[in-house]
Amino acid sequence: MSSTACNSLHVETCVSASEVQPREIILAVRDYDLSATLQSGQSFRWQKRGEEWEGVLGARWVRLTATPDGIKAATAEDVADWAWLARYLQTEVDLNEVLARFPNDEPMRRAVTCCRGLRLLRQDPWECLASFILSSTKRIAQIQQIVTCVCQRFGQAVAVPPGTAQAYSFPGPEVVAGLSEAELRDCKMGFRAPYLRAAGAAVAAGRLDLARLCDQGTHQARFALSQLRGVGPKIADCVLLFAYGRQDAFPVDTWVMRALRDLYFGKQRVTKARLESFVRAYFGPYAGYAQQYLFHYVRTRSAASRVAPSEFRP
DNA sequence: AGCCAGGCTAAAT
DNA sequence: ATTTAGCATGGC
Repeated sequence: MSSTACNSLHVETCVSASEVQPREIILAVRDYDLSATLQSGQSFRWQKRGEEWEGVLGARWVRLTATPDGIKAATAEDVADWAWLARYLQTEVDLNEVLARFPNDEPMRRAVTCCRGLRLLRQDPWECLASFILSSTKRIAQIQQIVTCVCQRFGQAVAVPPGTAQAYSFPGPEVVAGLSEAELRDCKMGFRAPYLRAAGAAVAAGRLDLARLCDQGTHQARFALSQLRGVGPKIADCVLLFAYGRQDAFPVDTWVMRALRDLYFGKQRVTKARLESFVRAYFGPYAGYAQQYLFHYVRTRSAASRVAPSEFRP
């Protein structure tokens, strides 16, 4: 599944620090809004430094920069095969094909105009599952803080270029399973601590086989994820969409709920069943993608309208 | 000060 | 079968 070229050539590791150079590549891609994508509440691992984004994928530190030719990537160590990064960023996806299949209505046209270049990532299932267990009734900024704390305390330090801030991997399920609830609560995750710990235990013990969800139907995979305490329909759909690329997963959080109600139901209350049948029938073969555009659209609009009034306070 | 945040669980209608 | 309180924490 993960085609990471692990140990192609282990050259002698007696390299002096001055010889260590970031390895770079440019992934050619058009219509890719890197900032919107990394900030749109899919992953919580990216730090903005100037015009660049620093993060950790698996055990690799990565720095990403948007360039006219595509996305420039730098790593701390030699990379023989960049497939892992192209897969994460989904640079092979033809965005125009996706956007052309959205419903041709006014709200979606506005969302596309607003967010063109927004992409869906393809994340590691465990990290995605764990992150979204931590996400319930939290703002994105707070989820980032919690995830950062979990990685710093319980992840492993990864190699970074000289002069770069230390970075840490996301702790595996067996590590999380071995932590106490108190250790986890110290990262400010509150009532989510026992949920995260139990999820780590379930995955580590093989009671939940994340790799096998690839071979299962979306409905069956959603059921398997929902067996975990703290994982309901919304979080399960986030994992199915962001880690497994299931376009028939359509996470409905408070933002998307408001958007659907306001834009398609005349701002009136809707039952869950009615909403689900509408979503299934209406948003087409890239429903998951459409959901992300709606989410980012209403969220950025709301942020813009909330900034102005504070300037007028006495 | 009160409300809300990429919700879910368990209890009460 | 649906609706509602409680849950930790922090920002506005």
